[in-house]
Amino acid sequence: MRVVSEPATREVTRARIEAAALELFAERDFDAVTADELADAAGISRRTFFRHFATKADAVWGDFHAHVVRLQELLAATSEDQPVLASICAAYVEVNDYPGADLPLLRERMRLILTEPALQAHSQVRYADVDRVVAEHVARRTGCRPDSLVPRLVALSTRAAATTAFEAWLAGEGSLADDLHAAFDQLAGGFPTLR
Amino acid sequence: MRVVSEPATREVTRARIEAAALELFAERDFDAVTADELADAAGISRRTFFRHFATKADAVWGDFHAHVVRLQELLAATSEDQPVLASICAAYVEVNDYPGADLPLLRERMRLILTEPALQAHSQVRYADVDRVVAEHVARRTGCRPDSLVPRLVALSTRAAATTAFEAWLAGEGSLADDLHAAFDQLAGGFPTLR
DNA sequence: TTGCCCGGTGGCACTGGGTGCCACTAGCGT
DNA sequence: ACGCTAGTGGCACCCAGTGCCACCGGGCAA
Repeated sequence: MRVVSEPATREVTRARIEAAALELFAERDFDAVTADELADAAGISRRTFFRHFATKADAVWGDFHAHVVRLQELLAATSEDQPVLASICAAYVEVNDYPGADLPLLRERMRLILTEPALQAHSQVRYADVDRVVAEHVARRTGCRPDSLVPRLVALSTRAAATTAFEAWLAGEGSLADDLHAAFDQLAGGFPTLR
Repeated sequence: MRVVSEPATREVTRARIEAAALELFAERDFDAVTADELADAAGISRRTFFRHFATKADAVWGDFHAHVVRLQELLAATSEDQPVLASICAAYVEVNDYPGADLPLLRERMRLILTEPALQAHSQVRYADVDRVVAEHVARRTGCRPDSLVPRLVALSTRAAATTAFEAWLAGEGSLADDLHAAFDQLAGGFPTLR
């Protein structure tokens, strides 16, 4: 058993880079932190950094692909009785149900993604996967093609609801689940407060 | 009056760069075209290219800021009697009402923006301005703050509707106005086809 | 033990986007 | 003729990201 240094498996190194990235980006703007500094802070070389994350932005996102897969599984397991929008809302709530200890990290991650222009831009590419998964779910439920108007519109507007919920959650003090439900309720009701 | 070369005002050079960019990006992937090639094709130097457009992506967007300003003016001029969603839909239709001769160009532009990952990412930053303008309009109409949930949700989901309409328009043969109305109708009705 | 394989690593050179700086030129009013 | 200004080109520079190669460690078979 080692004492001084860990076995340094792939996961451990990845996690160390993520932690270092979140910390540095909390101090300075995304663009003001170079990949060299990121690598130094994680105790690795610049070249190794780019072996673990394809871009600087990816270091903020963690294993987002796993979330997309989980969302897909949740949607696939929904009951036919449940309204489509409700099933999507429930899946979004479920996939964003973090243990309380992880919330500060999630807050910082989302703050960066929603406010730093470079990360905001990058997010579009990551969210495209989410949109595809949701559109496929809607297409399955409605019997039309995944690239037709209704599935695409439901996918994009539910993601808009989720994004808005994250904005509200960041600005306020409530729970993310409440904000998600509030946004989805507005959407499903055709915005009842607008007369 | 010159015969050989035009006066080369700022606008003329800008337009020439835009045309060259659209042409080159139609032939090859966005990433496969270097700024040097873009500059060469426009008959200017690389350095001058970046004086007219801050990034390669901006060359595709033309004068998008003018569109945002126009959208803002249209929204400011809407009647209080009109439902909020309808006013936004009308403004989107109006601002995207191009003369028929410009439609091929618009198609190519939107195809690039919606399919090329780098441009898709960049679009998020440009659309943030649109979202701000729409959210302010909704806030004015509803009397709440522009960064609260409903204005933000309406802004983001109407933009989702517009984006979906563009996707449908690109895929099909109909008119953009029809696709916009179809998407906004779904949204305003709370997705009636989903039971 | 020796030799081999293999995953993770670091170094290095290179491409390409984007910027700061400086020098040049054409037009234009005085 | 003078200076002013906007637009330009060239150059050096920073930084993200990539391809290539060399190295190192641990497991594994002979």
